[in-house]
Amino acid sequence: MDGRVSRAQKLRESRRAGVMMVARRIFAEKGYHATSIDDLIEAAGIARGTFYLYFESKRAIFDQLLDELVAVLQANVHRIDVSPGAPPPVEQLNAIVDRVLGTLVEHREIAQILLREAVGIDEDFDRKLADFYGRIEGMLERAIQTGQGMGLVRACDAQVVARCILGAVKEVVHYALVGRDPAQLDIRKMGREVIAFTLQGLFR
Amino acid sequence: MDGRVSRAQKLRESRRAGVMMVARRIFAEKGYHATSIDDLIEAAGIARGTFYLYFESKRAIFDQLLDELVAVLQANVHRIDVSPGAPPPVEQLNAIVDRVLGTLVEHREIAQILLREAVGIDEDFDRKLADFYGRIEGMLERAIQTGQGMGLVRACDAQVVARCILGAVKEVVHYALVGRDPAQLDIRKMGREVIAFTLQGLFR
Amino acid sequence: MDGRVSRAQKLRESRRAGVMMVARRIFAEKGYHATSIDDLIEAAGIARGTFYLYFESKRAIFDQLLDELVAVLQANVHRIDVSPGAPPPVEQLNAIVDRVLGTLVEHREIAQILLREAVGIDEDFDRKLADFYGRIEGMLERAIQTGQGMGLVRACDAQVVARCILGAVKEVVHYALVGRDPAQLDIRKMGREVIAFTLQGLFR
Amino acid sequence: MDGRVSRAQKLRESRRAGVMMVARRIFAEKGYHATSIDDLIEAAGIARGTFYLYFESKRAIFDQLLDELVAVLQANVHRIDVSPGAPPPVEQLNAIVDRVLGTLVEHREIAQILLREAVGIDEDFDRKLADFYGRIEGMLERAIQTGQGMGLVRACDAQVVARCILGAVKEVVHYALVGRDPAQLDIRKMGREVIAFTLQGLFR
DNA sequence: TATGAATGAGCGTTCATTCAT
DNA sequence: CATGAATGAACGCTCATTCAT
Repeated sequence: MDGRVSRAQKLRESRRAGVMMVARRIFAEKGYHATSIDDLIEAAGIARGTFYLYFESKRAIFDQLLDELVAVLQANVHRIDVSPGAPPPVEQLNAIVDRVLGTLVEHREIAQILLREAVGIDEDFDRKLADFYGRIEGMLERAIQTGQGMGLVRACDAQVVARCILGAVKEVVHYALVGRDPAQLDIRKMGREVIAFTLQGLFR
Repeated sequence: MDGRVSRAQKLRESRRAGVMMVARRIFAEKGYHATSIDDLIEAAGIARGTFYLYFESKRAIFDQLLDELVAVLQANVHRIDVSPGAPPPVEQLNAIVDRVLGTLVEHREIAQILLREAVGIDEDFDRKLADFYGRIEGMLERAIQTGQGMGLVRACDAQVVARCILGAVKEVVHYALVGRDPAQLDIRKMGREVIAFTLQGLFR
Repeated sequence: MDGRVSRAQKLRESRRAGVMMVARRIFAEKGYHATSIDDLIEAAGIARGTFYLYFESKRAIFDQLLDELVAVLQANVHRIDVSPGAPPPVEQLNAIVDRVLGTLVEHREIAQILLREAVGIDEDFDRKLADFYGRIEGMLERAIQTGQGMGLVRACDAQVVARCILGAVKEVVHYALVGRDPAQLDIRKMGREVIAFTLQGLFR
Repeated sequence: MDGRVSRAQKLRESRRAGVMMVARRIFAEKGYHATSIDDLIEAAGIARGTFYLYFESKRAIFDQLLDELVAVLQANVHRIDVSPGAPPPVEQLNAIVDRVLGTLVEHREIAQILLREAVGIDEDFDRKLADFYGRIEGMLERAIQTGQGMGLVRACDAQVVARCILGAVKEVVHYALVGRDPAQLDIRKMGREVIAFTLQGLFR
């Protein structure tokens, strides 16, 4: 019986995943408001009612899409390890930026959603988004403070600077994702530029 | 007769401005999509038809709100003057950042709209927004290249770095504007931090 | 004092007439529903409120325009005189058709209104229109019966045939009036054709 | 599976037809402009959204109602056959008028719409209506010319006379349809009168 | 008298969600 | 579980009419 339930659940999950895959694309293409349930079910090839069998609401599937990205990002981005014997913090920062960029480009559709619909869906969503970025900002802030403690980073308001870095990355990624062929982008080079800017600023 | 026309026009303009003031607040609070004509007319204390006496459509008033900020920004932000005898470029850059921050905080509601509704109102609006940020980016890019020509700025991809700066400023401003008491913010200090980060990066 | 009132009344009447002249044109061009108060006051060069000073409502001015035509037609179309010594009835019928066509072409705008908006404005208007055509039909019917009494007209259902004649004239006039240069129309010839058809039918 | 699809489609079609039946009545009673979506859905006993499930717009259902009648008429009215051995043209003309009257009385509501809303819905509709009557007029004109070629019909302006016949029929039908009990009308007799008038005119 | 800003009932349409089959 | 017909609240917008100046 477990086996049967499991198989049924797997089927259910695979269907669900299929709809989400499609929704990811449509939401990324058209944005939250411009995407209708009709768009989703037509693209997914399912009936209206079936959609509501798998998702509570339009809002719910969008939410889950975001959760997905958050999960993906959290799985790929690690905190900087400052224990003795760990790689130098700078290298770790480089790695973080590289990984973040890579992850976002890999999941470009979902990332576009995140960067497009900055806010305005509803209060819950706004809070959620603010939380998400707040956590990233917190990570960056702590990294900066760690760097300061190690004498690597100059004295500055870690919170403001963390926000600057977050904003810089968001803007660069946004540009890279919107309507551009990912094959033509040199993500690596872009990452290096961002890192160089972040560490050295403009001055020579 | 001139006097009468002028007075009537002034009255009209002041009423118009009143509705726009209210709309500014509501749009900033709820975002474009979540704001209904009902919200606007109720807050402005006018009838449905009266709204359409002053504005062609919901979209139109939103547009005009944005144009307002763009106009204010363009009046306050000047290109960097590299002619001999002009103030040093760095100082001019500082002034630009200071002025931009000041202007945005002064027009916080409208700025919030600009930073909130990243995209998704409609294609025209998206294009308009992209144009707006594109022009800013272009200005930054040219400033960077000028700095490079003068030997002040290190070799880098001016476009990517321009985007970084734009993103950094947007993020910091966004944070500063959303639900925070402007009196408690040290805009000046914030500006300095952004400038320092922009010029020197993190490293000491 | 009478003199002053009279002058004021004359002014009032001439203004009124001016608006009606304009309204005649606009209603004829666009039809009742497609014509807005805005269209009327813009064309007449008066203010919104002024319009309501002269006319109770949009419906009212349209009504009065129709009354105008009815009056004009009634002034030009006379009953057939069958008293001894009168011109032969056939000649009188010819004259009636000629005069009707002439009157309608002369007042083409108002006639267009009458022929365009067959019905559908509201119940009162429908009744009024039905009355108007009913009276004409009655006149035709009596003329036919008179002709029958004189042995000129064959046995037939005078009411149905009266309706046929009315319809024939309406259709021909409608065609003649809509979007055609009156100078290029041979109204006289058209009238003769209608009369010949009415009297002799198709057969040779 | 075919059976199920067919049954579902039949159900859909019958519901659609139900709404159209109701709409036919309401439009005939009140006219296009005076009929609101509310009137239609209340009379049909369906919800607002349901209406738009079956019809694209208010305009669309009106259009389809008209197309219905045009289709019915075209199925019943044939061109006059002048080949040797065909029934005499006069008999064919008689048959045409009889059929047209019968069809219109049978579809009285839809016919009322056609005869009521002479023009004024919108430009597209006006054109459509003009086309419709233009085609009928063309048919009549050609019939007259054929009759002239055969020496049956007297010399006349075929176009003007065709218009007369069309107008006569329209007027008689309009009268017969509006607010009258069809059982009390002797359609056959009415047709004969129209035909007699058309062929012989008034004169004995 | 003349004005035109203000009104608000009413419109046609959309679309996320429900539920009987 | 899957369907898709049905729902109805909500929307942006229009326009004939009113009324304070």
